[in-house]
Amino acid sequence: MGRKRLQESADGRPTVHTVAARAGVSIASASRVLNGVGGSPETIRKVRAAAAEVGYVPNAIARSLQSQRTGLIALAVEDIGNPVYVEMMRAIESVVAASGRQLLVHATGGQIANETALLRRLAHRYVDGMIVSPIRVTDDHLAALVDSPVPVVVVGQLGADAPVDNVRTDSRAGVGLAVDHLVAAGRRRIGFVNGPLDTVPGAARDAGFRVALAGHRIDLDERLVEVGDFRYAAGRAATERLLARARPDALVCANDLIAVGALHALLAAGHRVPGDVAVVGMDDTELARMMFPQLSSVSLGSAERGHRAAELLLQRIADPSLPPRREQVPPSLAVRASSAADDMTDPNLPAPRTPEVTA
Amino acid sequence: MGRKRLQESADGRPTVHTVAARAGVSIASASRVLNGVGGSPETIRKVRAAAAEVGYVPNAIARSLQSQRTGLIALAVEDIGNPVYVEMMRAIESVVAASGRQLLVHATGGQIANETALLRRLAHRYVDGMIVSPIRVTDDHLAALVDSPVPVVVVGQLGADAPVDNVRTDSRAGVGLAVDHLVAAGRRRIGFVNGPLDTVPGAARDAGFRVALAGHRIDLDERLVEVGDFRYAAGRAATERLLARARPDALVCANDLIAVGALHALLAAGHRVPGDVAVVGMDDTELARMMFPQLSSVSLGSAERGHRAAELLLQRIADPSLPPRREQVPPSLAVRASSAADDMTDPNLPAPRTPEVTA
DNA sequence: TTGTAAGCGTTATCAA
DNA sequence: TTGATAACGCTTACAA
Repeated sequence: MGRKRLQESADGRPTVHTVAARAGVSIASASRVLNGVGGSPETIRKVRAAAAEVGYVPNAIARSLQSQRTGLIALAVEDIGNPVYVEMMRAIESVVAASGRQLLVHATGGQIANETALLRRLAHRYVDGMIVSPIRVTDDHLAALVDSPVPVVVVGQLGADAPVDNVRTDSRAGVGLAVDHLVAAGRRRIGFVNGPLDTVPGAARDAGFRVALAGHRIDLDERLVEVGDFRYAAGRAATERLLARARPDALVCANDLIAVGALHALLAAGHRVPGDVAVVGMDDTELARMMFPQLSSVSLGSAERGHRAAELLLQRIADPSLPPRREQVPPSLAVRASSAADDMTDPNLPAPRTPEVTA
Repeated sequence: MGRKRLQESADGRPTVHTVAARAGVSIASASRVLNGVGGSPETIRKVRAAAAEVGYVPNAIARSLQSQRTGLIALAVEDIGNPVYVEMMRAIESVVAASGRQLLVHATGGQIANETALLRRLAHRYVDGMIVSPIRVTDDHLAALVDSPVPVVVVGQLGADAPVDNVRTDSRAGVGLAVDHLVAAGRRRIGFVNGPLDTVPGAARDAGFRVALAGHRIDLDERLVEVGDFRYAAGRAATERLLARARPDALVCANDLIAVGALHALLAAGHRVPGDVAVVGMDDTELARMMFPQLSSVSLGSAERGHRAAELLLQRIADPSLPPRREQVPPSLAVRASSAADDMTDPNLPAPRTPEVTA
């Protein structure tokens, strides 16, 4: 070790020892004063003075080693560029902050390896718990979740009986809401722009779409189905491919980013929305309301799911012996201008002086 | 202590002691094998087996206390819902990941207290360094930055000679680019929708707007200036207020979120863009390209700034004795459909079948 | 190669 | 109230 119990840390910063020595008291007394527990007025004064003089800052790592907690909660999501995760994050943050902890976010990029690596690192005690929203789930991944050293709550679908706290929605039913709405509005050539089928949400939404159409006894024209990824550019490109070979009168999109891409593709190709083609997105993010026309969207209760996930996590941190729990948040549909039955402009907007807009 | 050097941790999880005892070797040998340094074939076998049997997972906190590093880098931004930070984050993440570290993001909500608290916590050693992009800077805040126990790099304007690594742009000049462009396109009644003036970027952009107009010998009509915050809803509301009292032929917006709000307000009020009113945003985020018509926007090189900031941080972590450095990234203008001189649709788009769009 | 023991910076115990 | 000392779980000299 060479250096024998000096009074400053390896990198030259003051430690409790520095403060104690300077104040002429034991490290125990110094620590007590620094933590506001006990100490005679005189001791308190000396220690505080010494700490201020040397610019003492406690080492959180050392403190955590002792206390077995860091006060940090992590949220791991696939794509932080997707506003749905921002909304979820805000909901989680409010719960986490209220408990006196801090939220850290990690974008995994949807790569399994990345997410597993995260668990294998952060979860190794840098955080007191984590909330993970995976879009692909392998056995490996599930195993990592199950025997994580810190509590984990999963937002999203998970294998049948995985012993992990889990908050889910029913995106199959969510797609159904969109289809029902469009059919009720008289649309029949309903297209679907989805994300990758090898993802959990992608697969669920595909299934939901097919089931919903069947429920209305509408034969699915496969040319009306196109797949990209869950982001804007892919949504727009996928819609362009779809439009090149088919004539939908409505488009259901697997999320709002895709829906925005679809809207752009439609408008750029000269289609009227919703006049020629109605558009319904999914996730009901702020983005849907930012568009013109505003996008109808199926809410999957992301904020609510985030809120619940955070509460489940805090409960489990408080009592790790709780049995695994599962909660479900139902989807709902927000109808806006992009699928309004009568092609009127957005009712949420002030009356336009003229409905004609050249873009 | 009650418990006298047991073989498992306080919460019942296995430790090196557990593994060592089970393998019948010393904790030193166990540690060596677990870290892949040394150990006879036989020892390696026994330790690995024992570790697997008990499901050993190293305690990262303890390891960090010893190694004085966590391999974690934090990024603190004001509003993670702003795509400009997402782009910055992606650039940072790539550099950080390449160095074998992980990036964590923290949204401060722009509240000073929050950001300072973050520094006072994360910076106390949970991370090896942080990148902060504050929009408000007080002396207190600056002091916290300066004597942070871990290296900090600031993205954004900072007091003249603060001894902190700093990557900035020139948003004053950036606003100038927008104004120059609009004036060149024949616009004269140029309005400005800004964020709060008590923020660093808000103040800089306001100054830039006034200087730019003066440079063109255009008298500023104060009715053409409106302030909200840096988000969509405020941008839209601010634009509605502005439109209620004035008739701009162009609108410069302090960021893309505001610009999207302005675009929505204009279209909803029946104005043609860019026919009646040209719109130029700022930050040149993906959002600008998602709009229809696509928004012109002043790039402040956010990705580049993020990239540089990350490199400065890694350098400083490697050598804390480096003198404070300051780098600057110049702004540039991306002209798109929303301010195209001839009111044509976006040249980036495939030829529309008809330019008339009813929304 | 192996084990003993010191040390990372902190807090908690316990006797004085 | 105070101080000496033992943890927290890990890595790493150093000696064997």
